Amino acid sequence: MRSGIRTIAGADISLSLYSQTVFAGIVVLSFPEMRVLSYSLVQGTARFPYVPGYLAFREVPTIMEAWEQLPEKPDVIMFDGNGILHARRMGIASHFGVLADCITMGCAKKKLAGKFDEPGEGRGQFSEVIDKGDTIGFALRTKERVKPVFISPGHGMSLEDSLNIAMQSVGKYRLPEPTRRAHEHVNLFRTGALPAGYHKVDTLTLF
DNA sequence: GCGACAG
DNA sequence: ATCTTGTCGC
Repeated sequence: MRSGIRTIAGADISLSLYSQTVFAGIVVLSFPEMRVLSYSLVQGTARFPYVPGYLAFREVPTIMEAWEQLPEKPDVIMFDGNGILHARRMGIASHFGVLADCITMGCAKKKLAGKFDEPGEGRGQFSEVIDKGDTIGFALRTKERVKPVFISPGHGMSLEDSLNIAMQSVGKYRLPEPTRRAHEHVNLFRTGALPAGYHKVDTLTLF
């Protein structure tokens, strides 16, 4: 079956130490080329503390503003966090997907719930993350000699879809391009190198 | 009580 | 997450 995916976005936020200011961003890239097409940056305020298992309550409000500011929605959004790889199967990707009624998935750098066996050492090797008898995601080795990332569907896709999309989104770094680019952009935004708002990348200047 | 604990 | 410099390895 065809993926039907033409664009995929990465969503993330950047924080300043000792500050409640949050810098949220969504970067849209072409799929599967992984070229940045546009991005939306919004500054907001964290009104909820970071509590493992409740990340969405802290980050979703500002990311939602960045989402509403996007004139053209991507086919899929990859979050820096989890989808159903969560104690209650409701990580930030699942949470946002339900609220915005869009297709989402999660890609976390550390395990939040469940158990898993270390995946094979090669690039593309993976293992299932299981919690209470349910497969809730995968530990995926995106490169050799790096710790695996944790992939899981958020809203509107299957476990298999999330793994396939994640694998097709990996470039030359450990983090898949969507979240890697999102992280890069929100950091440039926080340091003042990029202005708030919606920005379309000039494909003619892209070479 | 002990270990785990996304960002 | 963020604060930080150099440093080791491919």
